[in-house]
Amino acid sequence: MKARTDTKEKIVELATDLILAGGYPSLSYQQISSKLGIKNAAIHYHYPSKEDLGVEVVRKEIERFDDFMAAVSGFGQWEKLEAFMLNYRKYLENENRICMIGACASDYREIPEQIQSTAAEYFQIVKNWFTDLLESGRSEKAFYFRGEAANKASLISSAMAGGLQHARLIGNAHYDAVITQIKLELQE
Amino acid sequence: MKARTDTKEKIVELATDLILAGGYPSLSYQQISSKLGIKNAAIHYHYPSKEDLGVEVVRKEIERFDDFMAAVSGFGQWEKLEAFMLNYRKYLENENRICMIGACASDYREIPEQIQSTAAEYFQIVKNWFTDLLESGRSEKAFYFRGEAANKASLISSAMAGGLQHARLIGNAHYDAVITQIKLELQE
DNA sequence: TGTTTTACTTACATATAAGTAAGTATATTT
DNA sequence: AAATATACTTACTTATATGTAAGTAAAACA
Repeated sequence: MKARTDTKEKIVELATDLILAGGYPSLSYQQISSKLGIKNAAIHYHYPSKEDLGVEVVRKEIERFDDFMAAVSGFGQWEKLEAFMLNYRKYLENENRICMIGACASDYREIPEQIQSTAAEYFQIVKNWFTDLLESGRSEKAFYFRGEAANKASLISSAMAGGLQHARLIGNAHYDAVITQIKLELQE
Repeated sequence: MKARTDTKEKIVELATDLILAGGYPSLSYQQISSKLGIKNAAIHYHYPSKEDLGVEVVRKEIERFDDFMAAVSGFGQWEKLEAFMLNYRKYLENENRICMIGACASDYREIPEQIQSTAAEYFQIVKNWFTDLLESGRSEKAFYFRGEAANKASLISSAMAGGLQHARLIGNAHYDAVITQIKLELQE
């Protein structure tokens, strides 16, 4: 078959997985091609440069988060929070993968500008979603916390990303401890 | 001069800096040698393999934290917390470097086993120090928080590491927002 | 049916990485 | 003063990375 394959999608899928596992700098065309049973140049056909592939990976992640936001739009505040936390725990359970934003942030200075800015855009979207959730959750008396919702959103989003990473070092219970504390501190 | 130089110390110093900036995988002997005005093989003389150098870097960081713990042992609870937070902010101010534990955690699957375990050991020391600080701070009514001190320590340490990383994406104010919220939530 | 486009493969170019073996100049030790 | 250890340099090996140019088989199209 030489036309209408799903190779392009598979490349992005695998690249996403590899970035969450080992970071963008460690991602190689060899890893992808050997796992897909294709040649190196086949990837360059779909994504001329590694940067092109990287940008596409992060863009697709933003799309996925757009879908997530739409899917939970009818949920209650606590349900939304739990849904978000569950997604992160799935990364953890998948051989200690981390989140895309954390992966891009920690390798920030080794990734091309376009990926940097796309990752920044992604984080801003997540942080805004969290801020809105906390703000409305507080006004509806679902969540209780002091200070500005934006600051609380900063704290929670960073704690979750950091929690995933630290769980690699000392075990998954660390992530659960972070989540437990976050939830506890949102209760009355 | 062919004996009694401080090249070895300079190598570790520079390697530390480069890991905090770009991560262990992106660290190269070329970067180090060119910046020190020596040849590649000179680094291999002091550190035969990159793994040897990496382990030494993390070990030196543990020593530095030992010194920190000793230096602040006479401080009050809030002073200790502020001192720790100030150290992290210095990383941020130094061209958005991140902390060693976060750097090792995010590149965990790309670093040799010895570095993984040394970094894990380091994080456990930091987390234990934080747990003790929070525990004693609460009993002395300096800090106020709900739940287990270990969980609160998990939350704060991960939020700070994640905060440093996320600040690269959207600016240093993000880190300050995290710190502001952490402090606010430790008050009465 | 013939042409063009799609989706590749083959083969190669270039750069850079870690690491090693052997040589050398200086400093220290005996 | 001679021997030895220290701290390198030179020169090389091997592996792997991104990327490119040219060729090819199958599918889509006109």
